[in-house]
Amino acid sequence: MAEQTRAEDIANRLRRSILHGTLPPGAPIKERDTAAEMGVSRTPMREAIRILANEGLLLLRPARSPVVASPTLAEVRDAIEVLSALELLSVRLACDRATEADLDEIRRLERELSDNFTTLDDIDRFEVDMAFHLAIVRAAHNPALAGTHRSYLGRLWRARFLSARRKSSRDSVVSQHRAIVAGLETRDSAAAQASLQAHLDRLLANVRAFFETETETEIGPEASGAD
Amino acid sequence: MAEQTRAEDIANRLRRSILHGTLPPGAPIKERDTAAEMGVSRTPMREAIRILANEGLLLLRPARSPVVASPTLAEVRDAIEVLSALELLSVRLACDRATEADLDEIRRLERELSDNFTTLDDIDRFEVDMAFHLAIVRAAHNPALAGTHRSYLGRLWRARFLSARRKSSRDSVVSQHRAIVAGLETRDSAAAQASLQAHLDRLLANVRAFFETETETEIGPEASGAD
DNA sequence: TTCGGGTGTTTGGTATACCAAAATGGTTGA
DNA sequence: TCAACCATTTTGGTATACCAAACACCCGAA
Repeated sequence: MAEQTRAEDIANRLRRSILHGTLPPGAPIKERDTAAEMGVSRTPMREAIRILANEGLLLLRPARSPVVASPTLAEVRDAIEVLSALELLSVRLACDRATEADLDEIRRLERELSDNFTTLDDIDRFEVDMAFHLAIVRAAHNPALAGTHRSYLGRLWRARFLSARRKSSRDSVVSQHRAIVAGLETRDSAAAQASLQAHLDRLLANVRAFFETETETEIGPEASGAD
Repeated sequence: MAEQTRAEDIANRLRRSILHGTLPPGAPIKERDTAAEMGVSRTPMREAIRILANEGLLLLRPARSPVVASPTLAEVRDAIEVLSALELLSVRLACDRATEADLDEIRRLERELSDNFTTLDDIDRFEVDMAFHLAIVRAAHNPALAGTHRSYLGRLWRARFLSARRKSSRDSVVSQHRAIVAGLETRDSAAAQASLQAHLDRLLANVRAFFETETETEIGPEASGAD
């Protein structure tokens, strides 16, 4: 099986640090220093930085170190607009193309979330939620869509994760997921899209609320996640 | 102003060759040889190859030279499905957000195409057509959408260009563009989306017809564009 | 005290060499 | 004639050094 290159490995480690907050928004990634810390040369480090910049997690600046992206509310909202179009397309295509195996997997993930909603910790619950949406996209059987959707998940991960922690309303999430599954099972595209739209509207509202409290309580990048 | 890096310059030159057919589908891009031909080192060549692979124009293979992508009908169709969702979103947002300057630019491009349809050569006409669609996306004022849309234009460019050459029906294209502009001007999102949908349906039909004749008349990558 | 210039440091980009792995082609033996 | 093995070539990835540009800081002069 294809092993990861050193660049991919470095990118994964940095991505994890960014998504989990160890590298907070605004933190610089000094190419030479970080390469030395990881015991690698600049070439794979440079490649890894490129990978993460393409995913929207790092912001490249001319003649300066790249920094961890710190998307504004407008940028997050813009990305959610595109994500919404992609997820609505995936639901529409999945209604037409999902196999029984696809539907089984989607049901399994829906059940896993609803059965364990209060016992899962924040990160695990969030990842099951993401897996649910990814399973729907896979059921659309359109690799181009899957790739683009995945890149939006990357760039929106932290905003979604942090906003979801503020308001994890079990009944609402679970009922919306169930409604989406029901629409898929009955191949009722309009119903499935309407349920997903409600879910996405709630996401946008949560993100807005999150940014509002961010500007009230946070001083700046330094005030978050210690280095 | 920010000049291009050598890698970006190389990527642009290779992209042009790919899009214009000088480098046909399936042609290998040998990193060392092509770098030597262009008088550059492997480092920027490697970076340029990465850029084009991210745009879907090159296909990377393990332990083999990358080749010019040769998308199948299924891959092109998949990409058009996503492009359609993105363009429909852009029209919907543009109905809400377009400034008068945006509308002026869209009108100007529509007029340029309709006034010069038969006198423009294939490439120029195609590029005005693309500029028209790009202007609508700009009018949506969503940079994330603009970026993703641009990457789909890149990967679909050749299929669209070659299929458009087969059937360049002036009256149909021009009337659909006018209908889209009218919808934008009156901020009638439903009408603008319906006109765009018709335009996109025709694109898909053209691409299908193109692939059907491709499989009938073409022997293989060697039979197209001499090297 | 402020502004401008110079110097040093940091940085991205590039060139080049080397390594290891994979693929391909040829030869030999059954 | 076919299959297997070996050698050579091709390839991507990585390490390291160097260069030029940009930025920041300090000092001197007005």
